[in-house]
Amino acid sequence: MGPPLDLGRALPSPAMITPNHTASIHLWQFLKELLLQPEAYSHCIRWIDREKAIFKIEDSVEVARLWGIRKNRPAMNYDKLSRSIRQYYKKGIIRKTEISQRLVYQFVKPV
DNA sequence: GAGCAGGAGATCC
DNA sequence: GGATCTCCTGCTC
Repeated sequence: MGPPLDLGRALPSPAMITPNHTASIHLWQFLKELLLQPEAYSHCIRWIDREKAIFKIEDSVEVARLWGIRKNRPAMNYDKLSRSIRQYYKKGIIRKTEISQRLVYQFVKPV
C-alpha cells in the first residue's frame, strides 16, 4: 500500500486561522495584518499613504479591542496599545510622521 | 476629552 | 530576557 496518511496529526483545521503560536504575534505584525485586509478592517485602520507606509487608526477603541482579543488581554485599551507603539520609536520599527498627526503612524521599513 | 511622550515595575512567553 | 502590559505624570491638540 501507499505511505500512511497520518490524518490524526497535522490535519489543518478551521481553528488554525488563529493558532496558538500567533498569540505571540508582535504588535507591528498585527497592525500590518489588519492593514492587509481593508475589506475587513479599513473602518478601524487604513493606509493614508501606502507608498510611505503611513497609516491611520480610525477607531482606536476597536483596534485596541481586537488587539486585546488576539493577545487574550481583555483589559487592553488604546492607552496601553499606543504605549507599546511608542516603544517601537527607539527600535526603529514604527515612527510618528514628519508632521505629527493624531492617530497617524508610519512603518520605518516600507511595507 | 482624547492623544502623545516616556519612565518604571510587573508579567508573560 | 525581550516584548509587552500596566500604571503614572506631564504635556499637547
